[in-house]
Amino acid sequence: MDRGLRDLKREATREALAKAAFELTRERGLSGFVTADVVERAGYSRRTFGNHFSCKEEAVASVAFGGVDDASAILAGLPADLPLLDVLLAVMKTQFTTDALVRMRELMAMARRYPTLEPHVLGVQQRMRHTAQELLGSVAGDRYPTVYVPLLFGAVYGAVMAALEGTLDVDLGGEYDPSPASMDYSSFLDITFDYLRHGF
Amino acid sequence: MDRGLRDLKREATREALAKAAFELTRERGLSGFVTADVVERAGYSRRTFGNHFSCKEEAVASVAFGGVDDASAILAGLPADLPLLDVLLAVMKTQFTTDALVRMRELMAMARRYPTLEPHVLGVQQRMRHTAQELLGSVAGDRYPTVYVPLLFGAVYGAVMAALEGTLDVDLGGEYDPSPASMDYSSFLDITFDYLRHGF
DNA sequence: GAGCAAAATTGCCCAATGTGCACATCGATG
DNA sequence: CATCGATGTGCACATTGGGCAATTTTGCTC
Repeated sequence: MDRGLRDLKREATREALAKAAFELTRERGLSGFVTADVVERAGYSRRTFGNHFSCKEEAVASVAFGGVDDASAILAGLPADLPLLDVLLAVMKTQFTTDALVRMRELMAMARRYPTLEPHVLGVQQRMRHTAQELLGSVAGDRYPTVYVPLLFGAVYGAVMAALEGTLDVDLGGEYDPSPASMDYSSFLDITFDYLRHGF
Repeated sequence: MDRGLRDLKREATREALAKAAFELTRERGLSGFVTADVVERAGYSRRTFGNHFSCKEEAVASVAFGGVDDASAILAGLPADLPLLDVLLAVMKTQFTTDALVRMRELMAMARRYPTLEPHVLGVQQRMRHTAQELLGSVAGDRYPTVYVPLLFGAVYGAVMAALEGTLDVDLGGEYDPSPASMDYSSFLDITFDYLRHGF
């Protein structure tokens, strides 16, 4: 996606700002700091912050955007005629790593504390969904009806997010557990895809 | 949900503000008006607006929140031992009416025009999802494993939203079509549930 | 009805935010 | 190395968010 050094620097700026905003939220809570604090920590100007994000919340949420980096690499290792359901399972296992999910989960936990954060967390999830869905669509080709891909992907993504939310409900009120020990991601995916494969 | 007349009036205020914000977005675009214009049209004070919404976007998005109104009425007409999949199908057909979907679709179309709107549209979707999921969970009882309900519901909801988004892609660039003629909602649900029932 | 407590709305105020503009700087392209 | 476009910055200013206290409205009880 990124072509040259220019884009890399831009991304670095964005990530530095996002990281600073995220850490400040950890330390002082969402209302415990202002944008000026963020840019001071990251070493940029307030105006630059505005060039990248429209508000604090957007910056905080953006840290959980683990891009679907090297699509070609993942797909290269798969047989071209692999059923789409299995391709999707592979993508979900390799792209949505537990690391990415842990980050996302912490963000979702934050969103419970600070309601204004939630819409932007959902925005990040939406962008990730679109990215991965396009990836899946590119390998589906014309093997399946047009509704098949968004339907299938919507189902899987919805299930994963619902499950992730479920792990947040176990520790209500108190501090959240940054590691989702209550969910075995890999086996959860197996159960999910078993349902999808054979019906509910 | 609402206790008395007091809550009704509060809701009326909220809805009046939301409606005004929504119409102003239609007429002038999201950046073509300020909160002062909204409260002037609705007949309230700027401060009151702040009591209900944290920003313009939230107000605009909230118009699409069609609450799952009378849960008991819907469920009363269903056999107690109806398989959950069929209960869900009934809920999706009666609660998520085409009217509600048309509103949601227009909002999603707006969100494409005005990116800052998107997170809040997703927030509304999220709230609707939770409401309906709780409703479903209340009738599931202990007939199914704990993961079954969120998994199933996540799948259906994800599929519906993905399909709804799909209808937006048909008219790219130009004006959007407020009526989703390209999607026959009822038969779409049938196809979706057929996949869920018998596997992908 | 009359009175009262809770809740909603309002006005005031000010820090925080969003954003247009002009300008300097740096990477990309040839 | 010369030019162009994109990025970061400083400044200015309208808009916004939200605390506080006063005021009105509502629901309930007598």
